[in-house]
Order: sequence, then structure tokens, then C-alpha cells
Amino acid sequence: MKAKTDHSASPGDELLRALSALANPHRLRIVAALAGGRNYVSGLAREIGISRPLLHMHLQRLEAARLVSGNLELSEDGKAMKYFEVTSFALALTPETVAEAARTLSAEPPGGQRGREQQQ
Amino acid sequence: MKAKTDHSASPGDELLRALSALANPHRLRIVAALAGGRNYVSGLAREIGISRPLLHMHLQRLEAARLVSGNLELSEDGKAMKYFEVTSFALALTPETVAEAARTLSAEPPGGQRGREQQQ
DNA sequence: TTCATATGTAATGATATTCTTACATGAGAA
DNA sequence: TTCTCATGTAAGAATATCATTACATATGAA
Repeated sequence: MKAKTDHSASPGDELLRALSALANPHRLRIVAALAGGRNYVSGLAREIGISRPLLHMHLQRLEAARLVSGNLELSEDGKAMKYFEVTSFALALTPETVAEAARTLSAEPPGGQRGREQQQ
Repeated sequence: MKAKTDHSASPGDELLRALSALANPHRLRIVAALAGGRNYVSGLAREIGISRPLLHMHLQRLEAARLVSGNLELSEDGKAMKYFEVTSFALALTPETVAEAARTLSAEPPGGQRGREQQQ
């Protein structure tokens, strides 16, 4: 129950989070829509045709991966609206960059990075 | 039950499949290990410390995404060994490339690309 | 034959993700 | 007050993913 927006993660973990965030058709469309200009969640939900609660969940995932960012604003008529926009991310994925990132992955609970003697 | 290695998929679908394939710590490590040289599945399983059936499953996912490829060979002593190697993939991920790919996503079973009038 | 190596897959369970429905709040307009 | 539009979140069901265990095959060596 911590680190939803973990600011202290290894490059490997950050890459993994970004990849997990992008590995979904809805979220790809969300990023695509926001690449065309910022929008608030209700408007965005209508634009891409999914429910607000669902969009809310996907936006959280994208924001946790730092691929989008949102901030609450007050419209002229006083309505609170949360506008989201894409961050200017740039990920280069090749066998080499993946290999480099994989070296700093923290996952895998039991065992850790060191000590991997095969048994039987 | 079809298209495990779908050769006729849109760029968007291919990107989604590649992203889904990479969005897993084991599979990042598998790609990393193979980037250091080809290997056969039992050897690779020992190298990265996971069970063979599990590795087999992950390799299928990576191969379906065309990130790795394997071919069966016969060792000198007659053992059948399946050697895997990474393909020379290169994915550039930016808001723009994602937006471009998202235009050709086929997913979303009911509704399709067209016809998205809001109800309510 | 038995042991050790390689291959693959089926069955099952444990977790994680995804998605809908329903509810709750706040502010301006009618 | 009531309606509309915005926000968010909780609960539960439906799927998908992940992982282990167990089984099945084939080959060479002891």
C-alpha cells in the first residue's frame, strides 16, 4: 500500500512501470488523445468512449508511470476540472537498452540479485 | 485460439503485443540474458533462475511478439535443443509514436473504430 | 535397464487486472 | 430546491496473467 508515485525507483523499475502502463489499448488511446491536446477527465471519457470511473483508473496508472500528469483547475464558471496532459517521455527499446535496464530490476521477492546456485 | 504468431496485425496491435510482452520482470531478464548471447531453454532457465515450464511460457509470449526467436537444433551428442536469440528490435516510444500507433488499434470487441456517439 | 539430459504440455491454484454499478461530494444555473 | 456537470471511490464480478506440480516423450551414457 505504498509508492503509487514512487519517486525513488531504479531505472529498471521505472521502465517496467512505463511498459506496464502502456501495455493496454485504452491507455494507448488515452495517451494518443492527450498528445493531441490536454483535456479534463469527463471530456476525455466522452472523447474516447469509456466510462469515467474506468478512465479514472487508467489515468492513475499512467500518472503513476509519469507518462501523463494532471492538475486541478477552476473553470470560469467555478467548476473544478482536472486537466491531464502527456509528459514528453521518450523511451528507446532495443535489446541493449532492455539489458541495461534489467540489471537494476528490484522485483523477485525471494532470492534477490545475488546467489543463484542451481539445485538439482 | 488463433493468431499466436499473427503475421498480419496492424502496427498498433504489434506495438501493443510488444509492450505487453516486455511488461514483465522475468521477460525483461530473459531478453537481457539473450542479448548477451543465444541459449537453449534449459540452460537459460538455470541462468536466470526460474523453472523450465515458466520460462517456456514466457518465451512463447516473447516469440509471439517477435522479440525473440528460437529454433530446434541437434547437439553433437544428439540431444534436441531449442536455441533462442533476440531479434534486433527497436521501438521508439514518444507521445507522437504512440498516437500514430493507436490509430490502427483493432481491439475493443463491441463497437469498433466507428460510431462512438455518447448516450446519456 | 536405469540415469541424466533435453523437449513440451495439461491441470490447477493464486494473484492481478479490468470493468461495471452504485454511491458520495461540490458548485453554478434554472 | 432541483438539475446539471464536474470530481472521486468503494464493492463486486469477470478475465487474464502468472506460477507450480505433474506428466509425457526422446536420446545418449553408464
